[in-house]
Amino acid sequence: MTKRPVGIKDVAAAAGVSVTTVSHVLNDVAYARVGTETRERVHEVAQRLGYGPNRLAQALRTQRSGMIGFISEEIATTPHAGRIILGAEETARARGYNIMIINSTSTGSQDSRESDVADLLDRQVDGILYATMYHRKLSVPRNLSGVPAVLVDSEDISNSVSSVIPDEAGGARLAVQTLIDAGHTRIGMINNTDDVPATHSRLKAFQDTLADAGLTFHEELVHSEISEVPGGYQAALRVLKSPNRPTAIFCYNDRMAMGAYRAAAKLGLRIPEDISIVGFDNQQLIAENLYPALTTVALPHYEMGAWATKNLIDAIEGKTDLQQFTAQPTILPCPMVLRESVAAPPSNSHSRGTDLSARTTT
Amino acid sequence: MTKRPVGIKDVAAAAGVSVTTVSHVLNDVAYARVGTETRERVHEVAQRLGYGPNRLAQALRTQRSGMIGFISEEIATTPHAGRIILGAEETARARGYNIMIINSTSTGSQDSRESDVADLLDRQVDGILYATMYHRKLSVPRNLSGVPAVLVDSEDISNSVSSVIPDEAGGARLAVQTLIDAGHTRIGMINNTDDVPATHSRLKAFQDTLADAGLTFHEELVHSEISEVPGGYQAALRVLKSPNRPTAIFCYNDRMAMGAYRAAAKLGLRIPEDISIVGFDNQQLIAENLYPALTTVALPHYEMGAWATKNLIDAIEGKTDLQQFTAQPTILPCPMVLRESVAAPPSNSHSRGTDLSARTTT
DNA sequence: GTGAAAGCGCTAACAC
DNA sequence: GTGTTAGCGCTTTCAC
Repeated sequence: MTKRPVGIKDVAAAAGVSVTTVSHVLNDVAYARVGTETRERVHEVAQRLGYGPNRLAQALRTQRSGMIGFISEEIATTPHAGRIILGAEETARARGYNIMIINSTSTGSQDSRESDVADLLDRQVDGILYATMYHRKLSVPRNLSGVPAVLVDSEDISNSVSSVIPDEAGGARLAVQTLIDAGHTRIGMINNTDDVPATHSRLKAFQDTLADAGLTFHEELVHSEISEVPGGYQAALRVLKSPNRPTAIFCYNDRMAMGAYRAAAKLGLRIPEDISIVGFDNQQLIAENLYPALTTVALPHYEMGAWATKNLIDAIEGKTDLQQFTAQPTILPCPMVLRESVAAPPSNSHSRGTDLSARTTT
Repeated sequence: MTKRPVGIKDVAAAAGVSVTTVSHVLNDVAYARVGTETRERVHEVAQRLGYGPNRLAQALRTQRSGMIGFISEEIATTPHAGRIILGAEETARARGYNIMIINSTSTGSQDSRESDVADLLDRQVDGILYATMYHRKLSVPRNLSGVPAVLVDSEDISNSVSSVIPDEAGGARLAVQTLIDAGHTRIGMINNTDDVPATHSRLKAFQDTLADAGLTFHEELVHSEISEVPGGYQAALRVLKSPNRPTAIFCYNDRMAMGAYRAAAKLGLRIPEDISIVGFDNQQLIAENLYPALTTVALPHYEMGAWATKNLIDAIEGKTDLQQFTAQPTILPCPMVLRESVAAPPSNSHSRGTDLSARTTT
């Protein structure tokens, strides 16, 4: 059936050497002195026989499996998971590691989460990546300590395990600044109602950026709703109907921005001529396909996956101490991605805006 | 560091029995006769010591790793991958298996794809799942034969490995029938230009369903474009501008449907009052959030992942022979998901349509 | 330069 | 009922 019971000793026999020699040359052991001619012969034979090392046996012997456990909640519901996994997988594979995946429901009990970790530990993974699909604080399973581990897109509540998160504030500042740079002076925001870090830091960044630019923050121009399309629609409707309506809106995420598009359409407002919109998340499916395409800020999912994996492996291999990252999360930048939804404010607005881009499209 | 060097022999020592006994009770070996009292003691001690089996050692000994390799192309680009992975992971875990993931680029060479398989084989996976993100035919890496394997969402060109695919035709029939049932008699279609199975089978199903209902197929009412939003927009514009325009459009996928929504808006046509739209794929982000929400047909990604895994494991455990599925792919149904984009045709249309739902919204 | 042999943690004959 | 032991495929110490 599986025609691969060719082991190191088959190679040894065929090459007329001992298993030790085979092991030495195949692993390029530094201190081993093996004749060049023997080396070549071993390689040639191994190749010809189609030898492949049994990584399990190696692992048992060396106490290093070369496997990284990846616990992720809600793998399926967002495309974000894919980006994190990809970042992790590519980084791991480049260094000879493989990723073992476990899906954990966010509704799972503490017990079930511990047993997810135990599963992985039984498999002898060298380290664990623990990923969430949106940035938040959580208390990690107890049995995670003692193993090299890094949290992706979340922070440990007790700061005992290293983690990597997006620069929410920086991204938000970029978004708001983009609006300011386009000439907007009266800017609204539609925010999330959940009590997660992003809600607070994006709002604060919004205020700070306004302040830094000498613009006033109008409380009545920020409305919060559930961070989905309908919520975005409702909130946007409210800000757009406010007495002195803003010329631009900063949206908590792309889905809410999608709702804002609909609100604008409903009110007969053109984007970006009458109202500029900027989102957050860079969900391709939405951002690229909305009309006009949405200017938004990207979350560094791939990069977080890659960073986490690189540092996890460095720690496993003793090149680095994960402890150094434990005190506070590592923060990765959220780049701006410019598309079509931002323009200068309409020239007849109450702003000091210039009328440079009074292009009419309909 | 890792405080878990507690093995079977530690348990044996602490319980005052031999390792055999421990192994027997922990694995519930059928033929082993062990005293009830001993059993309890062993369990208790194992528990107390926090014993966890070393799955690597077990695997080495039993020649069964309990790991399933999952090769997927483009893990990150579509949410579909997540659903397949989830179906596979949940099914596997329920049976004591874990999933090892490898991302393979669809642009990769035959060689690189063979080495993806080799990687997994070195890891001693018990079987391999090979998934693509859209349904198509491919030639599998040569070294995949000889290992239990199943293709997910694709077919082997030489029909030598079992596979599971969506019922494209059935889904398309459902979609078209939904339109017919709503009273439409003049129906257009916007199709994909790629030469993939779905393109042909969805078109054929479209024609067949029309024929079965005694409706005529109008060649000029089907237009093809690249299967993305802009393509959908262009194609829909063309069908909607045709002399005697249809009252409903069947779209190749949800993205094209999104384009069709824009085309309708551009032309001042209301959905579903003036024109009914049905999509394909059930991409939540789009289908649920478009306004009005899109009626579409779902692709059974989760189910395919689950089916593939169940049957792979059955084969691994000798409960089933995968050979039986090899001659032709197993086909899983694509259920209809009804939302808001279909209504009866406008009463003033040339159809025999009733005017039951002449609700005006705008 | 090369090889013999121990042992990673476990299972499963087989012996008692 | 319970214990002894060989060996899964490999790495590595040590001897030659």
